[in-house]
Amino acid sequence: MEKQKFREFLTTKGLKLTKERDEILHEILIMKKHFDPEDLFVRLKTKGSKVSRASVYRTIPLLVEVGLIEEVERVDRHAHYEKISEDRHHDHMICMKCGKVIEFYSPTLEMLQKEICQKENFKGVRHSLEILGYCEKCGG
Amino acid sequence: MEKQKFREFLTTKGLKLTKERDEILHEILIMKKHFDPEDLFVRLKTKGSKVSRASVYRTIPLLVEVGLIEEVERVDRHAHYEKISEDRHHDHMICMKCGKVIEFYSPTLEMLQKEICQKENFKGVRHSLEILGYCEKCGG
DNA sequence: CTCCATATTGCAATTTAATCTCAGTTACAG
DNA sequence: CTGTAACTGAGATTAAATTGCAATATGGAG
Repeated sequence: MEKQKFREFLTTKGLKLTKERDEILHEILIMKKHFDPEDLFVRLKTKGSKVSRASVYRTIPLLVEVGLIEEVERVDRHAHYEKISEDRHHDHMICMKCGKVIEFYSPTLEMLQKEICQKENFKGVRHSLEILGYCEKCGG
Repeated sequence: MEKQKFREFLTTKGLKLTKERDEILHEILIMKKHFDPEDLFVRLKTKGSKVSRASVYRTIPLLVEVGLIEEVERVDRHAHYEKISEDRHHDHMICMKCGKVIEFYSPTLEMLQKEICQKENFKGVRHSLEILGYCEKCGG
């Protein structure tokens, strides 16, 4: 389970599992969608947590390093993150008009990554495909 | 040619082709690789241009809008742009160790975009695939 | 369980990419 | 040419993200 994974990671690195780190991860885990650091901070505050903005910003890179979350996009001037779902990776389609984000998964794409990397002698770890365009509603 | 395209765009929008805008586009056109706004600014300054940082930042969105350049990645906390090559779109492989960027083109990927979009009723305009991993030198 | 070196925290100050303000300047349609 | 709306540079400003530091908490050693 995610919390266990995080705990192990911290121990291995000689870091400590604090109440703050636990609260932050917990909040991310129960969240459904994208979030940005400020989001997360406000959410925690609202719930009565005493976690500081600094701790949120300091914990996020750790969670990225363990592979529990990933940066999915940059809107305006701030980063957005998302919990990495346990089952499978997915990519995004982003509507250039309304900003709607559609998630999709393509097995072909997963295979394609391997193929492309082989050709360039590159050891691919992960990828992110972003398709920009117009959603159904915004026509185009 | 690019400068002509930019000129037409400006005219259509009721904007003006200034010495600064011309210098900025010119510098981008003669550059080979990625650049970030600060890069561009310093480069112009070095060459004796009087262009201000503000003008660089103000011109970039225009060039993105005409389709002459595109944002290709975010390193740390600043955006990187790249001239859109006339011939064909390409994507990037980025080494997580040394930061090396390998460009590649995959016709399969181009077709795949159409397919995926059709399934979701999304009108895809462009995409960007980023594969993160380790280059030949950095092994993995 | 207690001790304590070391990691961590909150707060506020700081950094830094990017944006904005505004008075003076310039492009360009007519 | 001329008028006017767009543009510019310089520096102030914004806001996301980071950092310094004194106080505090964690968790392994004993």
